[in-house]
Amino acid sequence: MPELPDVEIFKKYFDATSLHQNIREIKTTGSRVYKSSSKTLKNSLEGHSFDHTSRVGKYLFAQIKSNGFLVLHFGMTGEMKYFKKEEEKPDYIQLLVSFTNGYYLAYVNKRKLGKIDLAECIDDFCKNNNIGPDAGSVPGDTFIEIFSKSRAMIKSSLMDQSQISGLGNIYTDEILYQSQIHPETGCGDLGEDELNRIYTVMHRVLDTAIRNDADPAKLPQDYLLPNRAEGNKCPKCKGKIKKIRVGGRSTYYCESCQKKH
DNA sequence: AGTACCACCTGACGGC
DNA sequence: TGCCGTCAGGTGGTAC
Repeated sequence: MPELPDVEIFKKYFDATSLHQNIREIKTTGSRVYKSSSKTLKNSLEGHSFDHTSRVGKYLFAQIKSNGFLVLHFGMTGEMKYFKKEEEKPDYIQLLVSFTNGYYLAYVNKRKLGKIDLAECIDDFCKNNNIGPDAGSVPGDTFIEIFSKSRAMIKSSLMDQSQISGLGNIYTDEILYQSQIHPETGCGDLGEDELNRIYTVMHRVLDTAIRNDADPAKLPQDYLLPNRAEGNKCPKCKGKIKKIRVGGRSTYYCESCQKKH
């Protein structure tokens, strides 16, 4: 699930539930999601509390009071759940934080494609992990510079987290749909006006998604997402929605709104 | 150096 | 019903 808007919703959820509470205990599983050892996680977290959170792209950073950051990445199937009663406990928990108030915060990840790590500094973490500027806050001129240099297809390039971070498969499709640009267009074939259009649309789509709790079902009906299935009608022009593969990912677009160059 | 592709996990769904 | 192949909103390593 999680792309930038989803992680932003997780951040709000984290802020509303888990800040400023004493951490009693950390429980880990032997899963591959850990980049830091179980012992290090316990030492860094137990007896401390979370102060505030930050997000860069699809990464959530929870600041541990005077002790660096807990870093969460959600992969395809990650989420968080705050709960108290045993019967509310979700399956597939990879990290369980118990607070002294009797509540728990669970990092849940069915497919285990996510990541749990610790970091001293957000900037260094991003540098070391090749995470580009956040798609929601990258300045326009930086955006233009990055994508006019790329020689990949625009869809692959938008999804490349080292260029800008936060966009995944479905929001990239949405952005290109609303920008009326074919996903296989080479970045080099895009003019500055088209890159500007993508930039503007990107902000509008991300803001709209966040305002709607990152729930595709709540998006406006003229968005691609509620209509994202092969053979459906384009909500704008009644053309046909087509499915292709771009960079190994399923890609949906309108064959009449999004013409190739 | 920059791009492309597959492996990594697990579950859901559709076809036979 | 049951088995099998395919697909899923991500990314790291590796091969061009």
